[in-house]
Parts: sequence; structure tokens; C-alpha cells
Amino acid sequence: MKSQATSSLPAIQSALRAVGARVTPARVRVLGALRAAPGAQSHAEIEEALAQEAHPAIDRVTLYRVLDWLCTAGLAHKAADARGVFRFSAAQPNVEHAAHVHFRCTGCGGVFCLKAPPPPAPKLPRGFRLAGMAVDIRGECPRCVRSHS
Amino acid sequence: MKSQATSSLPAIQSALRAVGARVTPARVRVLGALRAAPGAQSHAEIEEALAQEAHPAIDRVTLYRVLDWLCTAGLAHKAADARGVFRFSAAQPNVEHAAHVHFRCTGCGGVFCLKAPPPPAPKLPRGFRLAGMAVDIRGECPRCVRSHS
DNA sequence: ATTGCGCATGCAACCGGGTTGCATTTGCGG
DNA sequence: CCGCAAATGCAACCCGGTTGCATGCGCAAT
Ligand SMILES: [Mn+2]
Ligand SMILES: [Mn+2]
Ligand SMILES: [Zn+2]
Ligand SMILES: [Zn+2]
Repeated sequence: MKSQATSSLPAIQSALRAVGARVTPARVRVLGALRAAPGAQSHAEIEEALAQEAHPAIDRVTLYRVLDWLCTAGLAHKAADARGVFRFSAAQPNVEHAAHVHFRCTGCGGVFCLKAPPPPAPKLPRGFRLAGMAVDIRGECPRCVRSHS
Repeated sequence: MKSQATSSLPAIQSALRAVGARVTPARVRVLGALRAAPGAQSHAEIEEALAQEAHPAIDRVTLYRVLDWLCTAGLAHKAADARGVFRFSAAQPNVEHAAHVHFRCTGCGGVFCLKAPPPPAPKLPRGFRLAGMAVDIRGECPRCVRSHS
């Protein structure tokens, strides 16, 4: 669950206007998807999420361009994950999801919020600058465990 | 410059034998190049470095396979850099890398061993099956912090 | 020193994420 | 309502990385 305050349609439209940009359906939908997502999403994941929205599909290239534009506009962040694919996340810090760790199901791709708080960041040697710490817990959710009995 | 103690030919050969593996020219040359390199190297950079060695060229695919094999053998680290390209670096020999966490530089892709042990796995809700946990600490290494001018 | 097995290598084709060029559409200020 | 710059769609392309398969070679047993 994401706070409706920042992901509502008017909030998204005003966020786009605030940076002096055109409010287009693609931008609105992509930023909405980003803000509703539980974590950083890949291009493919966002594309699939948008495909289930009953609106006309957004072109592959347009999605890449909108995502990069959101980053240059300061509305999203872009970072390569451990596999080398770029993941995008809404720029506004999400206190909800930062306060706990997530479990990612390798079977269905689902992301589950756990009750446990993230572990404390370890002390870094002098000169290192910490940008962030991601605890990636992988496994299978109950449904997937049961399905391949 | 890297210490000659670990990058000398006999040291490389014994490091390969220590993991119970065949000592092949490709493995010796690639591990030697990694240990002689100042930082994490991409596949293309390693390929170019090897091309200037007057030995016969190593095939593109073979280089990919040797690099991945070195990682699974615990002799190298693999991490995506800021552009999403994988970079490889020699692992500190005679160290159990599962017993501590790693810092991944988002600037150069370098991987640094930290003193801290990995945090304990959180308790999972009933029905979940844990497959693995990766603690990804991201940031910039001293060299990249400084080059930010 | 020779043999034989199985891992390692080379080569070609392939894959997928990401980009580029260009014609067409569209948001929006005037 | 108009005009134009900006955004979109489409096709082709790029490049890092992978896969399938035939051949080469390290190495241990003889
Ligand atoms: Mn959450
Ligand atoms: Mn380590
Ligand atoms: Zn699942
Ligand atoms: Zn660095």
C-alpha cells in the first residue's frame, strides 16, 4: 500500500506541471505506476504493469524516454541493479517502504513486505560514501511453494 | 600497481590449483590481468589488455566464461557499474567471502570487502521458503568520491 | 611416453535491454 | 482555434552477454 497523497491523479499532474513540463498521458501513467510500486522497477516490469491498465499500450521506446525524462526532471531515480538492468523509482522518499525489508518471490516475481526492520548499515572505511543499502531476500512465496509440490 | 606477491605467475598457478581446477593459459592470463589492474575492469577492457600481450588472442566468449568461472571459484568479483556494464576485479586470496558483506562502488563498479559480517536472516511468515539473502551496500569508493571534483 | 577422458576453447548464431532517426501527432500558449 | 515545439510511434540498429555444438587440450592413469 502506498500513500494516496502523492500518487493520486491531481498530485501527479501538479508534480509534472511543477517542473514546467507538458502533462501527457504517458508521463502521468508512468509516474503513477512508479509511485504505486513497492520498489525499484525495471522497464519490463513497468511495461507489464501498464499493460493491465486497459488504456492503450505505451510504446517501448516512449517508455524508455519517459523514464529517462522523469530522471532528468528530478521526479525519478535510475540505477543499475546487480544484474546490470536499470531500475527506476519515484524520487520522493517513501518512508513506508524504507522502514522494512522486502521478500521477492523467484516463482511469481511478487514482492512482499516483511515486518523486520532493515539491518543497520555497517561502518565504512574512511573515504567511502554510502549511497544506500538494499537487503534482497529471495525465495518462494507460500503460493509458489505449494504449486510445485 | 598491485603486489607482485599475488600476481606472479607461480602465485596465479597455485591459486588456480588451490581450487582444484585445470591450469589453462586463458585462466592464468585473465587472472593475471585482473590482479595487475588498478581497479574493476570491464570485459572489453580486459580483452584489450590481453590483446597487447603478444600471446594468441582469447576468444570473446571464452573470456566471458573464464571471468564467470573465476567468480564462482571465489577468485574474482563481478558487479555492474553505473552504466550497467559488468566489471570484474580480483578477489583477495585466501578469504572466505561469504563471511562478510561487500561494498559496491556505483562509480567504477569496484567491489570492496568490509569487516562486518552479514546480518542475520529475518524471520519469514509461515509458508515462505528462503532461498538466499543478498546485502547490497552501494556508494562510492574514495577514488570515485575524489574524482567528483 | 602414451592414452583416454572430460573439461575448456573457438566459432557462429542468437538474445534482450537500450538507443537512434525520422515521420506523425498532440499539448498548450497565444 | 492556430501554430509550433515537444512528445510519440515505429523500424532499424547497437552492443554486452549467452547458448549450442564441434574441436582442442590439461592431466591423471597407465
Ligand atoms: Mn514494503
Ligand atoms: Mn569479500
Ligand atoms: Zn510467488
Ligand atoms: Zn569507485
